[in-house]
Amino acid sequence: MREVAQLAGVAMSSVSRVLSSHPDVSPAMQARVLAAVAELGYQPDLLAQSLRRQETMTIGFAVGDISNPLFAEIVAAAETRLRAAGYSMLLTNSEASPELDAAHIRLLAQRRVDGIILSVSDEQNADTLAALERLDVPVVILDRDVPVPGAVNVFTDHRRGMREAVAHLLDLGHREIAMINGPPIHPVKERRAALEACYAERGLPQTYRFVDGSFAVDFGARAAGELLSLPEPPTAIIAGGNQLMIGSLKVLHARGVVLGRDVSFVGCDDIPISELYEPPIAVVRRDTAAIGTSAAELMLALLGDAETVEDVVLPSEFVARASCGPVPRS
Amino acid sequence: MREVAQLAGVAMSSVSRVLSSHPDVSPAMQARVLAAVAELGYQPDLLAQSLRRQETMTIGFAVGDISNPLFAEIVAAAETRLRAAGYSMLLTNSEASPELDAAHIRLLAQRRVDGIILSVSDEQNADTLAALERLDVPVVILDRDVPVPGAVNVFTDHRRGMREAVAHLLDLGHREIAMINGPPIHPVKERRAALEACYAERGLPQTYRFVDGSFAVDFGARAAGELLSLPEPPTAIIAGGNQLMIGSLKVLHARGVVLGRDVSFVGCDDIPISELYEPPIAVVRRDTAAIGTSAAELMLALLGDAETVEDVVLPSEFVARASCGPVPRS
DNA sequence: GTGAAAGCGCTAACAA
DNA sequence: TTGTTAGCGCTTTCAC
Repeated sequence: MREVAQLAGVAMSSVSRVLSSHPDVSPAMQARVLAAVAELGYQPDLLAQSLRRQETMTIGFAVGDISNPLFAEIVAAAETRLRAAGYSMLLTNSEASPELDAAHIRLLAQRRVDGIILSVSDEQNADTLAALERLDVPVVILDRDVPVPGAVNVFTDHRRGMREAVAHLLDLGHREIAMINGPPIHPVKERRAALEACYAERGLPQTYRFVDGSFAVDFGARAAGELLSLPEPPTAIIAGGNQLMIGSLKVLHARGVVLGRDVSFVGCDDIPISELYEPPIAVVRRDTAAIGTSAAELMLALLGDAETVEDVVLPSEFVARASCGPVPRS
Repeated sequence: MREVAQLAGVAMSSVSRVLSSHPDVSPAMQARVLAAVAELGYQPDLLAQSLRRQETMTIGFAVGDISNPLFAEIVAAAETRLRAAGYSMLLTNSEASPELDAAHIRLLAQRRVDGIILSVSDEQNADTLAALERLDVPVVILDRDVPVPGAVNVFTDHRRGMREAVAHLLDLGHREIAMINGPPIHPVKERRAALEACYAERGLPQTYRFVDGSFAVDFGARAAGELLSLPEPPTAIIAGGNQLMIGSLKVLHARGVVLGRDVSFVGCDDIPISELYEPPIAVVRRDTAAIGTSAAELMLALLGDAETVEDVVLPSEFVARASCGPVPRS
């Protein structure tokens, strides 16, 4: 920038004013500076700018487990929206490890990001909460029950879609329903609650079963395998996540189980396989891009002059497909 | 930091030295400073550090189209490796638009990233090349023929796997093979060349057909639809990308085409659906995590004291499955 | 409307 | 071994 000022024969402050489109600049000055800028191909150093202005125009996105392809869509949507507003995105992946969640929050804070979007893998981790307490930038939390004052949430209403799913299964006569889930974070709690509520409303005995573990493909496979090997296996299985769905399908497929006939099946999140599997798989789906976009927009609102920023709750819906059928007669 | 120095009763430079573990610090000094740091909960400002040290410990990753879930794995693997070396990752997504590629390279440069990993959507774009020329940081390019002096490449040997695939189809008697691809970037050129070479080696007439367009799901569907509607449809279809595979399958599935019987089919990249589809789908696969890890390691080598850094070529392999069968008798 | 000077938070050269 | 000082590249008062 000094070179630009020299070439244009003006003060550095004038160059700065022109480039920041300050109101009080004469057309002559502007022309000279812009000419010099063009000649030198000068690009301002955003780092120095950030230090001086005390804002980095960067949003940190700490995702708990990016191996889930769903997150790719969320991240992509958020990045697109943020970039449109002039922000860049700093991405960290915690590989489903709570310790890394906390470390990443601190790292992002040290890098002076203007805000943090968070999808942690554990809601209870004390270290994570401590790191969040000390934060003095806006925080948007994705689908987790993390009690951080001042943080804004983007929730998905998993209950609604799951209630439709369970109601559908109950209508088909299923009573022995098993649900495979990851650890008890917000979406899992909602899905479980939905299932329980459906049984309760109909005055049915609690003949359902939960298998909780992780969201990994392997766990889905293991859980499905164990369920099938039970003396009285469930007549319907619900997989609470797309990776769990894939894992379950591998086992069901390998054992020659015909969905909708031998066992009914409901997945979560409408990945390509659900439509193309034979038979097509019923799912509880949601709009992943909307999650990313909403998160970005809440963040921008928090950064802007919005008076109040409210939590967002996005819908989910059940899509019935042939993987759900009547209870087989034994 | 000034507060820390004050509390400890030492000079700021001493604080700095302790925190950067400079060799010449007395244990006494170290103890006092660390105590003050702990008491104040001080965290150094990485931004100021970057400005002063002229290195940001940040790597920019400009991906052309992150909607492809394959990139999520590449990005995740790269992030993990880079983080292990102390680097953070700044991510931009160009949504398959070449103009954005160039803009992002410039943006990352302005943000003074220490290096850029690049997966551009267009190899020829002059603007992109111009932006790359002016770059003075290390560049690692993923699977593209971009002639940038000094850049290091991570290629996948698409030819090998594709040759195996085509050989397999030819052995089964197929002669009318159609290949659906995106724009003519490196992997596409390799796949096409592999197919051509297989025909040439056997002295067969060039009765294959290429359909080039984009890597989007929709294009895969459209291309497959058109191929099936030809007066003499191909007996085998190869989809050059996982999104193209999904698009093609949607149409094939909808039209009730039985793979391996009515039409043989080969996909690229071993996504979950390929194993679970009925029949299972033959694919040319590669190790996506290895791509990300290799890219990160090349970058670290370029940033480090490596004398010479060589391009990396990762293998691909063909996995035969039941989606390939003998030519149907008409 | 423009320039000179101070300083964002840190580090590195030089002195002591 | 430690402190003093200058300065990374920029913006922003404050004078003129």
